[in-house]
Amino acid sequence: MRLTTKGRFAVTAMIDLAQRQANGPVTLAGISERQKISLSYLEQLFGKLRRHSIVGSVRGPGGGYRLARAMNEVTVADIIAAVDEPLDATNCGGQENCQDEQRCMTHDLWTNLNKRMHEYLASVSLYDLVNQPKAKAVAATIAMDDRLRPARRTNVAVSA
Amino acid sequence: MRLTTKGRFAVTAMIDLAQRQANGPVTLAGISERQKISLSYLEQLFGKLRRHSIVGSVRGPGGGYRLARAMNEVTVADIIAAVDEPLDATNCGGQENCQDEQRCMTHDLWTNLNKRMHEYLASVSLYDLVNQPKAKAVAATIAMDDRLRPARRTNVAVSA
DNA sequence: CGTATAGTCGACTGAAATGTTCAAGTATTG
DNA sequence: CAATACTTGAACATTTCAGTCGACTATACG
Repeated sequence: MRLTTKGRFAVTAMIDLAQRQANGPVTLAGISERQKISLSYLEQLFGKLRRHSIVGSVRGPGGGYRLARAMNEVTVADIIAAVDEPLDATNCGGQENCQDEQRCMTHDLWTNLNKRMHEYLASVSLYDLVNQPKAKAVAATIAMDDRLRPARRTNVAVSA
Repeated sequence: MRLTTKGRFAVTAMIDLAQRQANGPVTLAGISERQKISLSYLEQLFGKLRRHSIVGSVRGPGGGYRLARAMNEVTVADIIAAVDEPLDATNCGGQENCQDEQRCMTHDLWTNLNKRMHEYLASVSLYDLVNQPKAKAVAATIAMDDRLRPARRTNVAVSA
């Protein structure tokens, strides 16, 4: 998973959307103005978000965008994955070949890092972001651990 | 903190260096050949690593690079910070100004995310990477879950 | 119906970051 | 001195970032 400013733009815009959708669809023009993000850039981002079924659109006057799911069902990971989309590529070429000699020693590290980051980002929903006067995400974060899940120690780690 | 392929190249090169420095300085030409990274790109990366006192150089025949500290004193976070250098990241311009109306609601999120990532990357040293026959980092990592995510969505493996 | 609204699509742009390549140095060993 | 290897800097193709533009489609409303 890549972390760039692009994902941040998308998250910022989504927060704006989540905050205002109670009054009906939210226009990109409005988000653009409030968040100081170029309208056309928003169009690109929301095109991707729409194709990933994270938002839905309503055309025509009075139209705009709405969330496609409940706020607490949309995580930051979803948003970032949608806009940063196509990329790609665990270090070692494609899947397995790595290096003979070293067996791609960084593989585990990066896979693991990705997992960590994804877990964290997936633990924060739009709901968390909107309903937080201040540092609440921090608390939500620490709470994330493995006690939610009934013992299921499968070893998923390997796959690419 | 930004996560790109650049940091991964640097970490890969540093692992190679750490593994071989017992026999004296390691040349970039060797790293280049073994790790399939362009020599000139390595030169750029190691220039930064040197300026950050993560490695030291020995000129002349038989020269090359050495670690400037013990393996367990060099973390992945150090390496990435050195090469990705100009990193910044907090959304709101510099420090505080954010947005009046929203007070930069993403601020906490990103700050926290950065902290998390940094903590994790700072918890893994070169020593850990070199002295791990196989999945040790994975073991260290644990037991976190993938929660809601329906197991497989094609984009499991993200990566830098 | 016509028009204004607002999303949809595609192409195009300038700036920056990625990686690579070339070239000219300097320090050190032998 | 000559070979080795780091040091520096410039030029370069490619990709991504972020924004712009123009044309199109769907729809609410007067």
